[in-house]
Amino acid sequence: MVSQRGLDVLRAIVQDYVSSREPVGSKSLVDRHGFGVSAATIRNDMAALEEEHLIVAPHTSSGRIPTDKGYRVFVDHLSEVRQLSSTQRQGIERFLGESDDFDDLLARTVRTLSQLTNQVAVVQYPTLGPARVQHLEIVRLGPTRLMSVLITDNGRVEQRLIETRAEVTDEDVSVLRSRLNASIAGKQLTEVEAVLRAASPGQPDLAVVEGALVQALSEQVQANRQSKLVLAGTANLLKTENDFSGSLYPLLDAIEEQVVVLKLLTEMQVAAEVVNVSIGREHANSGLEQTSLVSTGYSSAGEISQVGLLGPTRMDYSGNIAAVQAVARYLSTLLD
Amino acid sequence: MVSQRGLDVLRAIVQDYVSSREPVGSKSLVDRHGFGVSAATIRNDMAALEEEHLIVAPHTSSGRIPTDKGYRVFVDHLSEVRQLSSTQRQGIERFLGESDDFDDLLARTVRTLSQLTNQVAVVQYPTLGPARVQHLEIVRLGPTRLMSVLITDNGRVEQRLIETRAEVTDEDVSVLRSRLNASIAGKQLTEVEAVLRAASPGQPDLAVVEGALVQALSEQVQANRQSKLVLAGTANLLKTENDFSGSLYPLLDAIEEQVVVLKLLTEMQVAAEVVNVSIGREHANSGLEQTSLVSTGYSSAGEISQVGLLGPTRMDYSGNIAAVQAVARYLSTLLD
DNA sequence: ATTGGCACTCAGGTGGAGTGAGTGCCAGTG
DNA sequence: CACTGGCACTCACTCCACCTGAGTGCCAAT
Repeated sequence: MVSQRGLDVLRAIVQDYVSSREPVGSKSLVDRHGFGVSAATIRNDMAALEEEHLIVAPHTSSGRIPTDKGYRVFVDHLSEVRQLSSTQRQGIERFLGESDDFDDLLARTVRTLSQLTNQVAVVQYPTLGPARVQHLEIVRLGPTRLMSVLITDNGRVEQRLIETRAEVTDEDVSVLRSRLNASIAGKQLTEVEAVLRAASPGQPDLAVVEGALVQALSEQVQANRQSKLVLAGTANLLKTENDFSGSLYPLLDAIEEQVVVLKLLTEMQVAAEVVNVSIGREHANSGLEQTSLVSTGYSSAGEISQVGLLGPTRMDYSGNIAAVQAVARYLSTLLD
Repeated sequence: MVSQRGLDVLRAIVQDYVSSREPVGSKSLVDRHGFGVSAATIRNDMAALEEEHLIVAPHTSSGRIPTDKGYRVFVDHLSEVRQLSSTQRQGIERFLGESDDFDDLLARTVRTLSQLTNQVAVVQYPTLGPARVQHLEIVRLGPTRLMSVLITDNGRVEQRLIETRAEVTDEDVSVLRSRLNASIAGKQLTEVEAVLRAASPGQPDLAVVEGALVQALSEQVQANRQSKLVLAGTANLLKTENDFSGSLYPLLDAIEEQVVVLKLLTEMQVAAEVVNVSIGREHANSGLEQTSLVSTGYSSAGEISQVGLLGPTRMDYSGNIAAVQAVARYLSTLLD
C-alpha cells in the first residue's frame, strides 16, 4: 500500500525527473524537498511505489523514473493546473486575433501552441456536420473536367475535381449550376445526398454529366467526415536534449502520416472543457509509445473538435495542460 | 590542372561516397573501378583534385569526400540523368491520377516524390496570376463578420475573413454579392483592384461595409503573390543513417518555417524543363548549408511553379533529378 | 608520367581501473 | 511500528593506454 507521503514522493520524483531528465535517487530527493525524514525512509516508500509499478529503475541500483502509470497518477491526482501568465495569454490573443481566414487561424493556433510548449501541436479540422449549403460553384476547367466548390454558411470551403465522360460546354455548366443551387441551397449537408437523389432529372442530354456531379457532391459531403489535421512544431522533437530512446524516425513518420494521431484525437472526442491526457502505452499505437497526447475540445459553429499537443511522456503536464486549455478556450470564443 | 582521368576519379569518388557514406581512399578506388593505373598514381590525381578544392580530407590521412564544388562539377559535367523504370513511372501516374482536387494533387505529388527518393519533397503553389474571377461568394458568419470566397476560372479557391465595423444583415450581403460579382466576374485578378476602386458607390448605408470588403478583396488578390508550400517526407531526414553533422533541429526548423525554402525556390524560377540543382553552401541560407535542393518547373494553367526535393548534399543526384523531372512532367500534363 | 616502397598519421575499437550515485537489507531506537 | 544509520554491493560512465588498419605524402627508380 502506498502512504500519503508515498504520493508526495511520487510527485517529487515526477517533478525532478521532468526538470532534470535524470533518474532520481533517495538522497537527492530529501536534499531538494525537505521531507521530514531520512533517505532510508524514502527508500522504503520508493520500494512501495515500485511495488505498485508507479516508478521503475532503469538498471539495478540507479535512481527511479516514473512509469506511464506513475505519470497517470500524477496527472490525475497530484498535479494542479498551473495558470498561464497574463503576457502569455495576451500573446495568444494578439497572434490568433490577426488571422485572415479559417485555415490561417488553425495554422496560427498550432504555431502558438507549439511555441508555447515546445512540443508538437495538432488541431483537428471540424467536420462540416450541421452546416448548410450556402453556394455551390461549378468551374469548367476543360472539355471533360469540372471542379465543384461547396461553400457552407459557417464559412468552410470544400472543392473537388470531376472528370465527366461527356463533353461539357460553359452553357451546360450554367444550367447545372442554377439547377443544383436551386435544389440544395440552404439545405443541411446531411440532407444534400437525399435531396439530390430525389430531384427530378433535368435535360436528358445533361443526364450523364449531372450524374457525375451528383456523385462527386455526395462524396464531397461524405469525405468531410474523416477530418483533417494541421500540425506544427515537429522540429521540437529534435531539440538538442531529446527524450526518445532509439530512432526518431518511426515517431516522426507516424506523426507525418497523421492517421494514427487523427484516430487518437477522434477517440478522445468528448465534451469540450475537459482536457484529456493519454500517456505512452495507454495508446499502444505504433510509433507513439513514448509520447503523451494532451488534448481538449474547441467548438466551431457548434461542432466540437480537438486541439492538443504531442510530446515525450516526460513532459511538463501542468504547463502543457494549461496551455492547451487556454488556446482552446480562446479559439472557441473566436469561432463561436 | 586536373586531367581527364582526374575527372573520372572525381566521378568515382562521388559515386562511392554516395553509396558507402565513407571517405574513399586511393586503394579502394582502384579496387572497385579498374583504372589502368596503380594506387599511387590515383593519389597524385587526388592531390590535384584537392588542390582545386573539389575534394577534401575530413582529417589528415583519411580518404577524401567531395566538396560542394566537387558535387557541382559532378552534376554539371560528370553525371548523366538515369531514367526511371517504367514501373516507377506507372506508379507515379496511377497515384497522381486518382486525386480529387488541386490541393490533393499537390499533396500526392510531394508524397510520391518523397517516397521515390527518400528525401524531403516540396512543391510551390502556383500564383493565381492570369486567372480570371469565376465567382465571388460572401458568407455572413455573424453580425459583423463576413467571409469572402474567391473562385477563379482555373479552379483555385481563396478565402478570407472580414471584420466589418458596422452590422450587416443577410439582405445587405445579398446586395453586395450581386453588385460585386457583376463588376468583377470574368475580370483578370490583376485588374480586380482597379475595377473595384473605379466602381461607383452603391447604397450609402452600405458604404462602410463595402469599403471593408473591397479592402479585403484587394488583399486577397495581393496575398496570392507570396505563394505557399506543401511538403512531405521530413521523416526521411531521420532515417537511421543520416548525413548531417550536428543537430538536425535547425534544419527541420528551417524546413518547417518554409520561408527560406520558398525563397530558394523562387530564385530558381526559370523555364520549366530545366532541372536546377543548388548545392550546400551555394545557398548560404541559415540551416540549409548541408543540403542540396533539386527542383524544376511545372506548369499549371500557363503559370510556372517549382517542384523539387531537399536532401543532404551527399545524395544520389542522377536518380533524384530523374525523379523530379518525371513527376514535374506528369504534373504539368495533368494541369495544363 | 608512373610505380613500388616506406615512414607516418590518426580515427576507432578494446579492455581494465576507478568513481560515485544509488540500492537493499538489517539491526537498533523512540 | 515507523523510522534511522550503517554497510556491502551494483553498475553505468569516464578516463586512459594500447592496438589496428586504412590511408597518406614523398621519393627514388623505371
